[in-house]
Amino acid sequence: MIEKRYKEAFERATDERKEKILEVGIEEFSSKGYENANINVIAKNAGISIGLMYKYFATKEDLFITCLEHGMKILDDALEEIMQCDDKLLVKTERLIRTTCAHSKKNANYIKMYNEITSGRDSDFAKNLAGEIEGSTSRKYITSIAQALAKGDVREDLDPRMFAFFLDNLLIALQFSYTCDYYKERFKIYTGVDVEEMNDEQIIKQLLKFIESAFTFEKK
Amino acid sequence: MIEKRYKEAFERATDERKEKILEVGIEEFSSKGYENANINVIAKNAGISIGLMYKYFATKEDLFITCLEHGMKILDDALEEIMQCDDKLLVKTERLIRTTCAHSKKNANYIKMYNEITSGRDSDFAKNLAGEIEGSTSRKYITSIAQALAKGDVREDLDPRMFAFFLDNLLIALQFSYTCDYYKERFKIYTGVDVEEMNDEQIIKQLLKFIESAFTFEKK
Amino acid sequence: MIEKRYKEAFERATDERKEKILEVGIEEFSSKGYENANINVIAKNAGISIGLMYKYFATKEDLFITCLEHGMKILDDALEEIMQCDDKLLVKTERLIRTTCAHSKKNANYIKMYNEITSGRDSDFAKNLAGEIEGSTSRKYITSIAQALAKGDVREDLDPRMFAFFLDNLLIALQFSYTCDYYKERFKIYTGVDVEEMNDEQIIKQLLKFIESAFTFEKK
Amino acid sequence: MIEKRYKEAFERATDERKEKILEVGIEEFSSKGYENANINVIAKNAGISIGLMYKYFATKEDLFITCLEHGMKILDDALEEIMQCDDKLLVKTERLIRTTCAHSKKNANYIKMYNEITSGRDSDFAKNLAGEIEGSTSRKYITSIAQALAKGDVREDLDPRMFAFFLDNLLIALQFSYTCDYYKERFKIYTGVDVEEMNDEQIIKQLLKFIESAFTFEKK
DNA sequence: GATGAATGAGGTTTCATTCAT
DNA sequence: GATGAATGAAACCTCATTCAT
Repeated sequence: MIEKRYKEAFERATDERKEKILEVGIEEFSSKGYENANINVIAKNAGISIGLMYKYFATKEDLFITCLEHGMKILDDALEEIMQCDDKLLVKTERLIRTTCAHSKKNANYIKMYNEITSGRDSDFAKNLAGEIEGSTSRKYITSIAQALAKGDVREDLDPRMFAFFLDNLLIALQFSYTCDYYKERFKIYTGVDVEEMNDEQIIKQLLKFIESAFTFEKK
Repeated sequence: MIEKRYKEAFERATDERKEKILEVGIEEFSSKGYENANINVIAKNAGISIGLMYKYFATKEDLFITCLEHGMKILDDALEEIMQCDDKLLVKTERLIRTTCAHSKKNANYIKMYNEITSGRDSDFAKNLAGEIEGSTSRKYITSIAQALAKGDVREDLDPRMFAFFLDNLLIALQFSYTCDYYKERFKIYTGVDVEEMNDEQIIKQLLKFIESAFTFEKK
Repeated sequence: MIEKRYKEAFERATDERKEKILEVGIEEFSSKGYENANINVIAKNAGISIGLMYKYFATKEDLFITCLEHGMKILDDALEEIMQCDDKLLVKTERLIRTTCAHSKKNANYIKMYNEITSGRDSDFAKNLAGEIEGSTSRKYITSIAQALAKGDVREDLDPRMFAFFLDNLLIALQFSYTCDYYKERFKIYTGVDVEEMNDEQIIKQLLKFIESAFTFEKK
Repeated sequence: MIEKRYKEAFERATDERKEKILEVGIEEFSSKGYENANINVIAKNAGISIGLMYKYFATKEDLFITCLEHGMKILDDALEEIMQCDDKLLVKTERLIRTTCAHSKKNANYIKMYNEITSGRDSDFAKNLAGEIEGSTSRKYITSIAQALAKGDVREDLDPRMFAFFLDNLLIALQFSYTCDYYKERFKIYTGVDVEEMNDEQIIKQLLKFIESAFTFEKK
């Protein structure tokens, strides 16, 4: 479904090389941002010539997208696992938050790239990316909430799509707070504690509390 | 507290000119992003020479920050008004959401600039900005929640700072969804409706419901 | 007499392959010009590897020359047939013009390549090419005119070499006008009609009239 | 009528600088051809920075066109002078040929650039250029011939536009033979003499004879 | 014979910033 | 205060050619 943004030559490269290029690319893009990232540097750090880089990717943008999708896939796979099981929504949610915390730490660079794309750049580009990236995640959330609604596990008057949206907003903000400099500082300003020194469990507990209430609240 | 990033010459300029420069700058930065914005173009569109521009601002970054703060101030003033009154937290919250929607539409460019700074750029830069921008907002939120907690208007077991954080996360995501291309598309993917065609009241109602529950929920 | 510009390996290739390479090369060179033609693309379109291409031709220039000569040979063969017969000069000339029109349409790409070489490139290169290409044609023209002069078929005071030169100038210009974009437009500007929509006979008639007069004019 | 291809900044430059840039540009383009010409070299030789070069011309192509038009203007002005007078067509023609010879020697580089544009490059580009360049020349020729026709100075059965076309073909070929390496060598092959060592008068005499006959011939 | 992965020099273009006037 | 001409480093991308297999 996602259009590939690499050339066939890239497919033919060894796994080791492919991995190296993406790793180096993600490092460069996530640390410097799209505009300031330098393809020549990526090629050099990946141990290949710039000419070969362009045999693999037609443009800087294509390389960026490919790096991005590589990261997104990893995040999406983790999500897939959580959402597939049969647990109740609140259990799923807890695991979701927990996984989000864990992954954000491990895959900080992917999150940074994701943050990068949400700003700047032209409109059409943004739209295409949003479709590619948010599509599968949103479906999973919406389905889970709709199922819970059918089972009576959540309050009757909630709109599944809208609540899925709010839920993801909270999770995205959490991801950024774990990884992106600006959001990290913001986290500290709000909570008074550096995110790296805070006990994950406390965040998880509070956020879960927040979401749980929203889902199951009943007017007295 | 906020270090000014313009030179004294800028202060001496006429209000009209100051306004024009910031307006044009905000337009350029928000539409093209920081890296792709062109300071020579801003000068030309503002009707001054590039030389004078550098008499006013030492670097591109300084101009950007000054534009940013100009926008932030407007947003902050609106917030100030809402938060100062004596209403209950939930009433405040509703007005907060409502104002956020209205302002996002009117001041889309400020929000875009805000989104721009949360990505890319170097660490120290991000930290300083976060401090400048998030400080006053966060204090208002935290204070309001703490007061509500003292009055017994919200559940006893919530952490005011953490909940203020979650609240702001939801509001920021809403702002971006109203203004930034990527988030606009994401909104559509989640809700099925284009944000520009959706009735604000529905968003407000659902989001308020979400937050209200989180604040006042009580275990049965 | 003409130095070959291909390696021995090319001679050993099958006729089919040789033909394909030259055909594809001529297409690429004539449509993009020498500098913008891409030898890697030619190899791919000819169905061989770039490595093999360099087994056949030492450089891009050699491939170009070989393509060029292939085209020239075809044009030259047609000329040979016309000039060999025993007809009077004016009859020959008419057939020459007629053939030129016909061939220009059929072998547009060869003409384009020919046009390409008359510009740019370095001096020695140009000289060698001119010698290779113009030699046999010029001899045929000059001989024919000299014979006509000896027979009294043309005015006594003409210089055979110079008139051959003028004749060929007119024919070359005609060829270009049938094939090269610039000259095609120029033709339209002069005549008011698109060369592709004009009746060949009209051009032939007028040009023949022009040349006939030049050859046979006698002061009253 | 001709769209300018330089920026306003170029107009504001001193005449000395404008002249220098065009002179150096013409030298570079005519000696190396469009593709191989190097803007950096032109800038350096003109004594300005590359950045300023791009303040004057948006692209390499624009610089090229401007150089080209500068050369064309000089040629056109000379033509204008000749064609405006009231002399008979044959007198005009003689002066035309004579001027062409003289100018070709003096302005060899302009002719080379002109030759350069007649090949390669894309179709639309070629068409626009042809319109700009050939338009005024062709009008002058056609008008002069038509007038001569009306006065009975030339044979009745000639088509003014077509004969103007043939006439210009001969003149263009002559120009190229004086200036472009390939055509120079071709001239030598045809006439047996190096164009630079040949007496202009002989060429002029023969060509005039050729054209005169074509114009005034009458069937016996 | 045949492949095609790999190289890297080199060219066009952009734009933040300076400084003489 | 105000101008805007001038700078030049630096980035993306192309493609002829090589060579190990």
